[in-house]
Amino acid sequence: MAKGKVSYSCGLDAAVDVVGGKWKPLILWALHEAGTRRFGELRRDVSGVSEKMLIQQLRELEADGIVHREVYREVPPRVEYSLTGLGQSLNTALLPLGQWGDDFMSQILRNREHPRTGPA
Amino acid sequence: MAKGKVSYSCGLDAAVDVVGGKWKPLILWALHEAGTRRFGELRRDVSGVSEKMLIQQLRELEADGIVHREVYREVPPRVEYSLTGLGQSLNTALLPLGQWGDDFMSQILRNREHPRTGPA
DNA sequence: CGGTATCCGGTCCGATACTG
DNA sequence: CAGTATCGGACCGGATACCG
Repeated sequence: MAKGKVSYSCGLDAAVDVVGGKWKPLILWALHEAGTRRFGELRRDVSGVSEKMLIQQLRELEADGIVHREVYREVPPRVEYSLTGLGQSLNTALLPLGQWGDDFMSQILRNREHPRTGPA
Repeated sequence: MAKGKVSYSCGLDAAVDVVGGKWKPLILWALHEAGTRRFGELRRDVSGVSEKMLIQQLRELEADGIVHREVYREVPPRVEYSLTGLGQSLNTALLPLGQWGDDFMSQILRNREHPRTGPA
């Protein structure tokens, strides 16, 4: 639930709150690519994330109804994460933004190196 | 430039970094709606923002080539902000996400009130 | 394997006061 | 009008150690 606001000025604000945070885009991406992943697999997919942050972000996404968490009571324990229908619709809505990032990421990084003042 | 990362795992990550933060979605939305806004106008548009945060976020967006800042050396001083071409393309890419937020914001908020464990 | 608990530093962000 | 400077609290996020 991220900052857990109770109201939003616009839908975009709400969406960024849901998908914001350092790791959530990567988690969503990984689940979108893989369909279903175990905790340990996600930990490897999202390289650099700590256990604490991964579980925290997953719990927030779960609370928001974006991911589904399925627990298998076995030994060794197994937990599988997947996108809910809402999560999949979010991912679809996210596609153009991801595309935009892919297209202009290099330009953004260049802008940061050579600050400009003129119009684009 | 937000956290000012130097590399990204995927475009979505980059895009969220650019548009993340507490106020940027609202600023982009306001500029998108209005076309061109003065500092004081933006301050009113984005209700609740402090001068410090507004100027800080605007500077980051400017550094990323998302907004254009035009200074008119008059008395009293006048500064106008507008979206660059890159900023407009970002806004376009953001539209589906904003739509998603509008559509599901109420559901998200409900999810947060009544935590569920089943699939959506 | 899949978590939880705790500590702790950095950053975000708001409030306030001041300047050209 | 359009900023800048400084302070301080809250929160984000990493490291480590421990539990079922």
